[in-house]
This record gives sequence, C-alpha cells and structure tokens, in this order.
Amino acid sequence: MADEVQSILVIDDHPLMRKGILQLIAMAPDLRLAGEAGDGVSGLKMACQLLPDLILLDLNMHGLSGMDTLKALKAADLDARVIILTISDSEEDVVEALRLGADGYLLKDMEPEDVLHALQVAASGQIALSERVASILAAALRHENQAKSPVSIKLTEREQAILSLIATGYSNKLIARKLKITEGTVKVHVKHLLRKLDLSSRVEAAVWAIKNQDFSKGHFEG
Amino acid sequence: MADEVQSILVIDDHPLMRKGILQLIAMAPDLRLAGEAGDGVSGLKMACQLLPDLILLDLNMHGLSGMDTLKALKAADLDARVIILTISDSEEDVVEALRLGADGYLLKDMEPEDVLHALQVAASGQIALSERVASILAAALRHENQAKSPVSIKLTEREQAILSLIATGYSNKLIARKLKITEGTVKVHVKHLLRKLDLSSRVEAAVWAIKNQDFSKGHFEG
DNA sequence: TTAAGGTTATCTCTACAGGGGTACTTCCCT
DNA sequence: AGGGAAGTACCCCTGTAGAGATAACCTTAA
Repeated sequence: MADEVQSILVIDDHPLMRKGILQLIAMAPDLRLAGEAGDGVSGLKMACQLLPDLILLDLNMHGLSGMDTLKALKAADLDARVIILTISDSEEDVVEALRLGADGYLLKDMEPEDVLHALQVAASGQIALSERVASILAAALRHENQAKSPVSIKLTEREQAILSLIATGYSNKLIARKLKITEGTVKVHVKHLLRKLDLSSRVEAAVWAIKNQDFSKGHFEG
Repeated sequence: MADEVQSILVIDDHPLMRKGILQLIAMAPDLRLAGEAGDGVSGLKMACQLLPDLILLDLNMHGLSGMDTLKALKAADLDARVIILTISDSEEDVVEALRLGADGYLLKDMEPEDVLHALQVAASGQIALSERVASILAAALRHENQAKSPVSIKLTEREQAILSLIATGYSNKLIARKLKITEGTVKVHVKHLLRKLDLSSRVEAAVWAIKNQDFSKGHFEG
C-alpha cells in the first residue's frame, strides 16, 4: 500500500518551513509533491483539485486556523490522509486534532528521517504519532479519568460568557449592563457556574478561568 | 561592508526549519554557512569556535531558551550580529530581545527573499526588523508612556504577599488566618494595594496579578 | 406530548468587601 | 530627636456577593 509513490500536499504558512519540507520530500523516492499552500483556504482548494494521498497540515496558521482547515478537509470527504505537522505539543491540540480525525500528529522538532518514516506509516493506513505526542496522548487519557479535564466541565454558553467577564474583573452589575440582563440573573448564572466548577467565590472563578480557559484564544503564536 | 561574503551560524531546534534556512543560505551568493546548532548550548560553543559574522537565533528552544542564549552570546562579547528568527510576534518577546541587544528580529512567516534582504541589512550594521515587528514595536513604545509599566509599581512586601494570596482566590478571612493577623488589617492592605494599582476590586487585583506577575515563567511553547 | 435543561426574573437574608477615618508601634533615615 | 514609611488594629458605613427558593418562558430531546 505504501509501496507506491504517494502524492502529498503541504499546507503551512511559514515559507521557510515549507522550503525545508519540500526539500525533504524531494529526497524521498516514495513521495511526490502534489502542491503547496500558504494558508488554509487555498490549501482546501488545492486538496479538492489535486486529490493528494497525503496532506501535511500546520496548525498555527493565520486566517483559517489549522483546526478549522482540518475540519473542512474532513468534511469534504476526501480520501486524503491528513497529518498534522506543528510545533504545538499541547495536550489540547493533540486531543482536538485526533478527535477531528487527523491521521497523524507530528512535531516540527522531529528529525527529518523520522518525519519521512511517519509519513510512510500514515500512508499505510496507520495513525502516525511522534514519540513525544504518543506520551502526551497517554497522559491525556490518564487525566481524563481522574481530574475533571477542563473540557469535560460543561458550562452553558451564558455561563461561559459570564465567567470570562468575571475573569476580566467585572462586577455582577457591570456584567448585567454589558449583557443587558438584570443583576439578579447574573447572580443566578454565577451561582450555577460556581457550583459546577466546585468553587466558592468569583475570585476563584477568575483565577480558574485564566488558568484553564485559554484554549479559546489562539494556539499561541500570533 | 555587506558586500563581502558573510558567514552565518544557524541556531534553531527545529530540523525542518533549519533545512529551509540552510537551503535559503545556499542560494544566497553573499552568505556562507558557518554552522548549524539544534540547541542553545551547542550554538554558544559553535559561536565561540567559528566566530561567525551573523547568528540566526530561534527564540523558542528547549533547554537553554533563545533569550538565555541571546544573553550568553552578548555576554561573550563576540563580534557576531545576532538576528532573532522566530514565530513569536508577542510584544514582550520583541522588546525583551531588542533590550538584550539583538541586532534584528524576524518572523518565520516572512517571505524567504525578505529574510535574505533583512540579513543583508543586519550585516551592514543596521537593525533588521520585519514590517510586522516594526509596527509591534511602535505600539509597544506607545504603551510604555501611558500604562504604568508593571515594574514601576511599588507594592510593599506585605501587600505583595496579600496580592498573591488574593490571586489564588483567598478571602480576607483566610488571608488573615494564613498570615496570623486580623481580617481588618488584611482589609487595610487590600485597600492600599487596590489604590496603588488603580483597581477597584479584589477580582481585578487577582487578574492583574496573574497577568503581570508571571514574567518568571517561560516563553510559551512546550 | 411530556420531560429536561437553559435563560430570564423575582424575592429574602447573611456574609463579605471595600471606602473613610484614627491610632499605636517599629524601624530607618537624616 | 524628629519625620516618614510600614505594619498592625480598631471604628463606622455602604455596597456587593452569594445561597436559598420560586417561577415564567423557550427549545430540544425522549
């Protein structure tokens, strides 16, 4: 299966990184470059046109994010296997990418030979993970069963909105004004989210939110 | 000055990124690769041995961080000009790197031609900044004059202690118990620190503390 | 069509937070 | 010896926070 030459599409918004990857592909006899894209949107178009066997996708991209691109690629129902190649070794990214159907998750600090090997593994139908990612994933699964993983705590949209306002220092009155509801209603939401998070004051909630809720924002990098 | 061939040392812990950079250097007639290093420590050694004209340094490295490597390079009193090449466009990193004496700050999403041009600029003795970094820097200087820089705010030891307890979610009563003083005294300290920081509630204080007191810790990425 | 959950709103009541002030001690600096 | 800053402690007072309970309205799932 992986004995044939695999066509590969590279989506990464760092030109220098693309250069490095292209050189690597050029050196591999069983890989053929299908195309390269510098952003998610053009990457999607090229994927649909070129129908590559493999897609190497960066997570931290401007514009359409890597995760969103991954979603779109999977939704497009292509045959291509999508391998994430990123610098982010955060548990959340690994878990989210694999949940979204990524066929591999590689780190950019891998040795080039290992990257090639991982691509072959992915082409053969297996999930390709770099060693470090595998251990991260193992740790993530361990967490999942004990400490409520931040993701598993279900706050309603409203509660999340109010929590994030608390985390910027707003009082109930200000939150009420901002959301155009009464202060009493805000208090109800605060009460509920405190109970769900097993906290006893808005200060604790603010601290919790700042330390745990930062997945919403960019996957670092700007 | 920049007409001669410049030797260049590349320090970056991402092999693929190094591949891309090396290929770029190979294409430039006025640049010669002096060496490449995958971490700060070996980068330092090579800089001392090879005495390159230019050093291209990544910020987000495992082990010795890019910032620390930069410090060490500058402390070693080499003639080399150090140019940061990183994905981080955060204001703090830009400002810190330039304060530490970096001769340039480039972003990895630049076009390869622009990188080459910037290297020539740096070699000629000027500071090389990518466009986006220049505007970030301008914005940073604007901030500096209005928002009191976190460093300039003088909290007493007691106030700092109490602030950090607030930032973990403690109530006045708990803080009093912990510090073995009365709750009233805690309130006085809270009152004072709020006035000094120009804040109006302990929640704002907690948020402020978490966001401003964390310089000790790393430059994201893992 | 119920049932369940989410959002909104009301009410009461207690505890905590934070502003104002005064005052005493200790330590340091000139 | 005096001045000033810091830490401690007390007072009064108002505003805010959070628990409890109840209930309306809406959407969505069973």
